[in-house]
Amino acid sequence: MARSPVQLINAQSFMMDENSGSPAAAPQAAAPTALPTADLLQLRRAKVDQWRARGNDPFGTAFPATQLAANVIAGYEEDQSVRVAGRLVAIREMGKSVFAHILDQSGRIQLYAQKNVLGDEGFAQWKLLDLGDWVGAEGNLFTTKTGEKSVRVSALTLLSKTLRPIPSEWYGLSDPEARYRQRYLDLIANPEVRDTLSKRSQIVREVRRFMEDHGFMEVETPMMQSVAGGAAARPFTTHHNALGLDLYLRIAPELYLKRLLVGGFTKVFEVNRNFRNEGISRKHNPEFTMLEAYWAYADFDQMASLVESLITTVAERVFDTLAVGGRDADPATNTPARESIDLTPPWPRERYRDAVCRTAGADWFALTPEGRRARCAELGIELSPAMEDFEVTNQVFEKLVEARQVKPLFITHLPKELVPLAKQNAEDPSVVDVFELIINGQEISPGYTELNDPIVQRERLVAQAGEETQLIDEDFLTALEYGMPPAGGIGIGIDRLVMLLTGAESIRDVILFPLMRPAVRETSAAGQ
RNA sequence: GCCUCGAUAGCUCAAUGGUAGAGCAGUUGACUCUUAAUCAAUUGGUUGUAGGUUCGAGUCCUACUCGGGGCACCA
Repeated sequence: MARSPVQLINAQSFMMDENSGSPAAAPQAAAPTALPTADLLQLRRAKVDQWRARGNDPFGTAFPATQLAANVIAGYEEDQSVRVAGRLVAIREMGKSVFAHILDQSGRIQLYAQKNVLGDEGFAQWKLLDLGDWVGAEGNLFTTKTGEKSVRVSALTLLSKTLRPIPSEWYGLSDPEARYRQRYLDLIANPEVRDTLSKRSQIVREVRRFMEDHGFMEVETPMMQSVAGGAAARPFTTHHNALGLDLYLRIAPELYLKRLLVGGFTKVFEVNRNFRNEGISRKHNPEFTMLEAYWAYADFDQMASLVESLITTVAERVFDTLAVGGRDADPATNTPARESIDLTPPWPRERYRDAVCRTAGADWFALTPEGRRARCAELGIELSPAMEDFEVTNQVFEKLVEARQVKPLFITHLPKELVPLAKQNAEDPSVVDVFELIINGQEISPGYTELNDPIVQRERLVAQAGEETQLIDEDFLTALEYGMPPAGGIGIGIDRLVMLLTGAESIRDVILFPLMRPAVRETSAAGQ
């Protein structure tokens, strides 16, 4: 809070510099004023004044009863009267007529303005438009000689003047830094980005719908927690002033959702953000969206079937196909083609142990720990000396099984060391009743038969807390002592699911505003 | 945190160590069926920042900033 007034002053003097024009600014102090864009900004501001001088508000208000471009085109009737609005993305002047395209959420539509229809004054307004301006238009539909359904404009309203030039529609905006920092420009310039991110919205909607259709109730549990539990990850810290209380942003909702099972809800789910204080990569963003669901009286096997049904249902509803993530090669952007992934069920289920033997040799578990390390060397798997034996095996799993698995595969019965919160298998206590769903080399979803024994749970949490400096959620353990029904649980990383279904290469392409370091601002004038 | 690649006009990109360029956008003009409109003219740059080498640096060297990819941390 203490910072903002200073920033405001900076912002103001910054703007005044742009306003004051070069002659006045030149003799001023040392400040390396003139931004490269100054001329462009200056011209646009002058146009704002010209609109005002003509009695038009260049930042207008409501433009009611607008229709979406796509709907207008789909419901085309010759000479029908329509009202459309959007951002001007192309202008082609032809002397006494003008063709233009506006872009709205649904797509583009062409406008046609003629001097003999609009009159001198109305037509002259078109000279004061720039690419990027928001405009509303009313007129009648017609089809051009080249067959494009268009609006013959009878009246144009400027809805908002753009002071800055927008990126070229043809060349797009390809600088990744600009794309992620200024996503609004990315959305204007790159239609595939609009498509991917609106697909994300549809996917989340269909996930919710599926869960509700299957009797699950959506709940919202705390994101600020005094003990960050439910996963092994470093949390972010924050602080509540009035309570004088340090809090963590949650790393998982799990422990609260299980409290709800104790409380008697039988099918609950939550779709929301988790926060993990980790490195950023193509597959990791510090805040990410997770679906977690718990189902009383179910086990991991039923949860696997639920996940299979969920993902195939969502894929079919949103994409109308089970062959997902494919892409044609695009020589323009040098993007190679990508095979789509076939999600047709049923998806195979394989025990962790069998998958390791399949790839590292049937004798893997008969080897000594040293023998396993030697085998890893043969297989080209790098190990750190500190790794314990089960971690060595898990390296094999990650590099040879997970990384290479393209089609959906459920890996079941993981060693208990890997999954401390899950329930041990009744016949083989060295493994737990869990699955891990792998698609396209990534873990998409883990599922569990949840541990509901409060005594064992306490032992595990104590052991886990020993390593990390993590506290133990005593209230959660108390809740378990009141009795949690046997239950199955799942988590699905929504960002990664969207990547899978849309064929996105980076998690940043499916998150509207991925975390970035703050940009370094040019502090041209200001009090430094 | 480590390795590696990158940053040139508003956007997309050029430029054997020797005068920083093009297309689009912008500006001015012509054009009433264009759609990457066309035609003519034209503005626009402290080459990410700070040092260094050199007669001379966009180009070579060092550090830093931001970003991409990889590794590590982490499901």
